[in-house]
Amino acid sequence: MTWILKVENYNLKRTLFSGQVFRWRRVGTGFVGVLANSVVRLTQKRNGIEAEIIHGKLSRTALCQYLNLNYDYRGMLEVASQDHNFKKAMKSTLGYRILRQDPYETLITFLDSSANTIVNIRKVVERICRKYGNNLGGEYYSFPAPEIIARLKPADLADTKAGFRAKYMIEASKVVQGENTLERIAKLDSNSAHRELIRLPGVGDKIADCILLFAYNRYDRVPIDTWTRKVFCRLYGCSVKDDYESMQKLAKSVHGDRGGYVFSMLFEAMRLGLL
DNA sequence: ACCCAGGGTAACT
DNA sequence: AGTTACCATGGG
Repeated sequence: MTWILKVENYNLKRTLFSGQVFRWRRVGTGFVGVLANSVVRLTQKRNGIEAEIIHGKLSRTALCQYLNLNYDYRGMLEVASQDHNFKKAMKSTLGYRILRQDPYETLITFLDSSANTIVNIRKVVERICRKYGNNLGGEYYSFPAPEIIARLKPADLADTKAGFRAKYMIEASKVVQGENTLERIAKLDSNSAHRELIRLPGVGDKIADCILLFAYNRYDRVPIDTWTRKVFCRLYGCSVKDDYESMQKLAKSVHGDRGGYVFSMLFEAMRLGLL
């Protein structure tokens, strides 16, 4: 099954190897990844994206939702460009998109992100899937369900090298398994959802906002990490001592309900040394 | 032998 | 309420 998804300003490489998602691999001229129980190959074309389902079933609708193709990217760029800092960053990050990922997978991978590097996060997540996910043919494995991780002991994750994060993944999985915690959070407004998410073990302000941004597509909150802090201090004149929620307000005052998307692009530009 | 990495938590002032 | 050591691992 092969589709052509027509879209402009969608840079697959920038998107799939950014700090929002950790499971895509470069294979030949394209990229291969796992969505639920499907394996998908995406290839950059001039007029959009070529998508080939190489294992399992996946609807075109589900793929378009994952790629977040309905988002008015052009409109966001137009408004955000009024900020000269963004306009400068846009030169190097145009085509970076925010995906719409599975909430549980996003929760676990960002628990793994704390005090970690992107390169290492990718390795650990892959080891977890290889050990506890289902084989989908070749080297590809599904992301394990909450019920699988919830019944593990930290020692079971030792060989994934998750380190001190292992207990957070297990404890958080225990909370969200069975009961539809993550679906319930989807119905809340962003601030309430944030309050609920930080109740999960190992989830603080920053990881909660990453989940809101990358899984629930709430752009009215901004994950404030070391890089975003650098962006704020260097370009928007704030102090490194400013607390989390006050920086949240600053972000909102500059970019309103688009802040999550906008500062994500500024984050990428800063991270890649292009700002 | 240090230091830091898309942090969070508990135990301190 | 604000600061700090610690968490486990890899890489500079």
